[in-house]
Amino acid sequence: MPHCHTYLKKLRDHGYRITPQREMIVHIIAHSGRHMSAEEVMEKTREKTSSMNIATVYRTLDLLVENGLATRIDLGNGKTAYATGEHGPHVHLVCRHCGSVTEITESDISASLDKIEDIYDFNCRPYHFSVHGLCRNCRDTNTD
Amino acid sequence: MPHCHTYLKKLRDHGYRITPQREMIVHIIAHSGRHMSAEEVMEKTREKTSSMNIATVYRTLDLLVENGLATRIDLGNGKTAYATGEHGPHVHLVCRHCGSVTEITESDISASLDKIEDIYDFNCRPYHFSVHGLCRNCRDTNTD
DNA sequence: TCCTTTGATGCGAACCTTCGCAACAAGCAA
DNA sequence: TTGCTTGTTGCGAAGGTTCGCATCAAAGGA
Ligand SMILES: [Mn+2]
Ligand SMILES: [Mn+2]
Ligand SMILES: [Zn+2]
Ligand SMILES: [Zn+2]
Repeated sequence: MPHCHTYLKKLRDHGYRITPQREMIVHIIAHSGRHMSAEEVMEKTREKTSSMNIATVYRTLDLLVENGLATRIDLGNGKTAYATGEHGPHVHLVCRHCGSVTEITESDISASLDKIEDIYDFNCRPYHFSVHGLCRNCRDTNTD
Repeated sequence: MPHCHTYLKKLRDHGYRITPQREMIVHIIAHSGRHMSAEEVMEKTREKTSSMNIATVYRTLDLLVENGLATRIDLGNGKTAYATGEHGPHVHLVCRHCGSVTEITESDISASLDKIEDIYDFNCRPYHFSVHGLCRNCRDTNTD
């Protein structure tokens, strides 16, 4: 269950040091199974300790993303969200007008992502990103 | 050629006021035909006048996006980029490791976007967004 | 043209995220 | 276990973006 150790091992294998801060941050986000902002992770650590710095949270989350262990996503609310593989592959439709966020199954778009993989040799798995546009409601009310 | 007037007319039709600031900003980004950051637009206005505020630039660009007249995109360099329809529909592949940006034709992914349109009734045209992942080079060197 | 209404601007503060650097400590070798 | 090396942390500052509010001016009517 705790995939934390897998993540931590990968970091160690890549030559990064395992610090108490990193262990705690990885534990929190991997076990949550959802999107978390840096500030949310920060608050969660405060339940256990007071020795955590927001810059360290950002740096650790960025480290996970950089190594393919987490994804960064813009849900249009002004703050970046992070999630590990536990969160599963899917795409978010973010309405630029009302801000509504719809989750769509990755299979609805997998054909194109496979194409990107084949043609451009670009790896975007696990599929987790957002497409910003207009939801049905907002398109109906706006007479563009 | 100057689609500026079309953009400005749409804003006016939507009930927004046309100010010198908005005219200048729309003119700059529409004629550039490329991605521009808020700061780049700001600098460009300084060639003509000194009465421009960065908050106004952000507000105007956001207004264009909100009304479907421009797109906002994250090219992974720490600052948001904006572009009007003149920039054309396409998708950017942004490598999370080396930061390289590859432009792919919209047709390579249009099937999936049509699907999103059909199934979820969500409008994401003109297609202009980025997918963050790993380019070939960075995947080869990193033994994940 | 002049006035009124109300949306837009300018400005500083606040918010989110990144950066530089000195102090600290993980990992490793002896 | 001890000490060294060097990656990591904490902290304050800076960069990018948003927000609140007083002032200003676009738009439309008299
Ligand atoms: Mn998600
Ligand atoms: Mn582009
Ligand atoms: Zn909407
Ligand atoms: Zn790369």
